[in-house]
Amino acid sequence: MADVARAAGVSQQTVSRVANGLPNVNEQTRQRVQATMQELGFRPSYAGRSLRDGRYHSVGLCVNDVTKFGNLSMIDGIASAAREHNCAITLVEMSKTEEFSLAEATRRMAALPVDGIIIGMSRMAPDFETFDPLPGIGTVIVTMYAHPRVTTVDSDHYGCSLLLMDHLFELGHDQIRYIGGPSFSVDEQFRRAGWQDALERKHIKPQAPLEGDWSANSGYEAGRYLAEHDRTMTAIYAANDQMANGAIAALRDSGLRVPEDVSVVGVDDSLDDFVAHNELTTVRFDLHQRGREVFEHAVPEAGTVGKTVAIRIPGQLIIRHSTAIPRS
Amino acid sequence: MADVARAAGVSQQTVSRVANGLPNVNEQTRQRVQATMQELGFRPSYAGRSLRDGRYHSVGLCVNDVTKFGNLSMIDGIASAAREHNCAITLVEMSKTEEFSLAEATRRMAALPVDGIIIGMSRMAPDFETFDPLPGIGTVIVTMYAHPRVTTVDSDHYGCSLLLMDHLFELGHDQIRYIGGPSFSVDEQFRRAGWQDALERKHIKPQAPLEGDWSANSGYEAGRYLAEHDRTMTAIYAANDQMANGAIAALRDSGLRVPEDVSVVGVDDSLDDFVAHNELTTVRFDLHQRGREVFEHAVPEAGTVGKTVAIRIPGQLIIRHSTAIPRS
DNA sequence: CAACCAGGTGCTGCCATAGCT
DNA sequence: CAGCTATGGCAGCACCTGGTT
Repeated sequence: MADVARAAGVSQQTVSRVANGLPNVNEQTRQRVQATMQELGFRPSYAGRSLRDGRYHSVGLCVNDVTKFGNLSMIDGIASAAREHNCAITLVEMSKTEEFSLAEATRRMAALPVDGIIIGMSRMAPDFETFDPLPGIGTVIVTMYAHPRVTTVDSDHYGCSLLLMDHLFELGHDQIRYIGGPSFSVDEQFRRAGWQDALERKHIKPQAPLEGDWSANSGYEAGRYLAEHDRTMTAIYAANDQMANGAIAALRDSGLRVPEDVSVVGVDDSLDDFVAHNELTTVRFDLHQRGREVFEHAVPEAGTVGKTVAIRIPGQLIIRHSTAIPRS
Repeated sequence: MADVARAAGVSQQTVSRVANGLPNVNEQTRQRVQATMQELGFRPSYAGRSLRDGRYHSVGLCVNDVTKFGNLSMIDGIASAAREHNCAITLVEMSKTEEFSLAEATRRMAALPVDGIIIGMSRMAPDFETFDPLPGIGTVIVTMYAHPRVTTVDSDHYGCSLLLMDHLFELGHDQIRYIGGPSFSVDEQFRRAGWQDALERKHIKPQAPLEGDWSANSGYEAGRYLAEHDRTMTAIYAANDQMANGAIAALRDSGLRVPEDVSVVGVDDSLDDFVAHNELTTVRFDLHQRGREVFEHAVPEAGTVGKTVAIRIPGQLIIRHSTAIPRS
C-alpha cells in the first residue's frame, strides 16, 4: 500500500480510502490511485486488515472426510450461509488415519483465520464428554449428541426414523427390519435408536438389525439375506437411500416385489441424480437450513449471547412408491 | 500474548518461544508459561503471524456450486493435497445467480488469506480470453481450456472419450450415439469433441448428439428416444455414469438388452455407492492426483519458476460388463 | 475537502545482555 | 575471555482511525 501511495504521489490513507471506497477523495485522485493499484497489482493485505480490526470474515470447518455424503452437504449448506454473511470458509480435513479428537481439531482451527469453529463429528470423538470449547470464539459441533458446554446442531437423525416408522405403521406394517450403516457412525446410532424405539413403543420386538457400510452393495447383501431368511418381514428400513436401493435390487433378484411384497424406505433423498424414476420413499433433510443454523451459532451476531443449545432440524417425509400396504 | 507475558512475568519473546516450541527456554519457565496460556485461553493470532511472515498457509478455492459432482471431487483432491503441505483451504462459493467471471473470482480471493488461487471453471467464463492473473500470486484454473497466461489443470475430458471410443471400436462398434451433458459445461464440450473426433477419424459420420443435464432421468429420456428412433445404433456413450445408468434403464424398458443388443459406457466411475453390482464400463479419473497438481501449481515451492503450463491428467478405462461385441 | 502524522494491532528475527562454565 | 544458555528490547510487517493541518 505504501508503494501505491508513493507511486501515485499520495498518502497511504488516501490509498486506503480509495481501496475501501470511502468518500472524501477527489475524483481525479481516486482514478489516479486506482490506475496505480492496477499497475502494481496491488492486493490489500488480509493480514494487516485482520490484525487491525480483529475479525477474519471466515468460519472454520473441520471434517474428517470430505467425500462422505453428509460432509459434502454440510459444506454446501454452510458455504451458502457463509456467503450470505459475506464470509469465507476455512476448511481443514483431518487425516483419515489419525485419531480425531475435538481438542486437536480445535487446536488446529484456532491457529487459522476463523471467527468461529465448526466441527463435524460424524463419529464419536474420544474426548467428547470432557471437551471444553475455546473461550472467546463460537464453537459448534455438528452431531446428534448434545453437549453441556457446546452448541450442537444436526439434522434429526432420530426423528427421521420416527417419521418413516409412523408411515409404515399407518400402512399396517409391523415386521420392519433394519439395515444400518457402520456402527461407529453417529448418524447410524440415532437412526437405529429411532427404529428400535418406534417398534418398542408399539410393543413389537425388534429383530436383529443388519449392518452395512452405507453402500448399495452392502444394502444388497443385507437385502439378500433378509429375503432368504425372514418370511415374516413386510418392510425394510435402510438407514440411507443407497443401501435401500441395493436392498430393493436384492429383493427383486430374490423374486420379491417392491412394494407389493415388501416395502422399503431409506433416508437422505440422495438418489435422484443417479437413478432414473426414483421411487424410493425417504426422508429429505434441509441441509441449507442446517448450514444456516450451524453458521449463525458459530459466528453469532455481535450482542447475541452464545447460549449453549442443541438444535435438531426435522426432516421431511417424501412418500413415493416403494411403500404400500403389506401383503396379506 | 502480551497478557500471557505479563501474567507469567516474562517477556513476549519468551511466550513466543514457548508457543512455537523453540529451544533456549528454561523448563520451569516453559511450564509456567504454558499453564498461563491454558488459563487465559490464549489463542495465537493468525493475523499477527501472517503479517509477520507474509504467508497464510492457506490456498483459495473458488467454485460456483459445491454440490456438483466435479466440484466435490475437486475439493476432496485439493483438501488432501493441502493437508500434505500442512495447509488449509479457504473456500468461496460464488453465487449461483451472479455472473461468474474470473476477474471477479480473483478479486474476491485476493482479499482473503491465500497463498495461491484456484478457480474451478466448469463453465466458460465470459472473460476467459482477456483474463490476467494477479501478479505475485499463483493462479490455477481447473478447466480443459488452455490459457496463455495461466496454468490450467484438469482431468482429460477429451482423452476419456478416446479411451472409451477405442474400446468400443475394438469390440466392433461403429454406430455409437452420444448423450451429453448441458452444452454450457466445459467437461461436456470436451467429452463430446472427443466422441466426434474419434468417429470422424474413422470416417464415420456422427449422428446428432443428445443433450441431457447429467441426471439419470435425462439419460433415461435420451435412451428412450434412441431405443425408439435408432435401429442401427449398437452402442451409447453417455457423458457421465448417471446418465448412462438412466439410459440402460430406458433401453431395458424398451426391450433391449445391455450389452447384448446395445453397449453402454459412461464417465466418472461414480455409481459404486449408489448402485449394487455396478456393471458399467466407464473411465475413472484420479482426482487426488489432480488435486495435487492443482495445489502444487497454485502454491509453488519457493524457487520454482511459475511457468504457465496446461496439465491434463489421463483417466483410466474401467471395463465392466455393459459393453460387448455388437449384435450381428 | 484533501492530506498528513502518530499510534496501535500480534508476532517474531535480530541483537544485546546477564549469568554461567 | 571464549562459549554457552536464558531472557529481554526493538523494530517492522500492512492497515486503519482520529486528531490535526
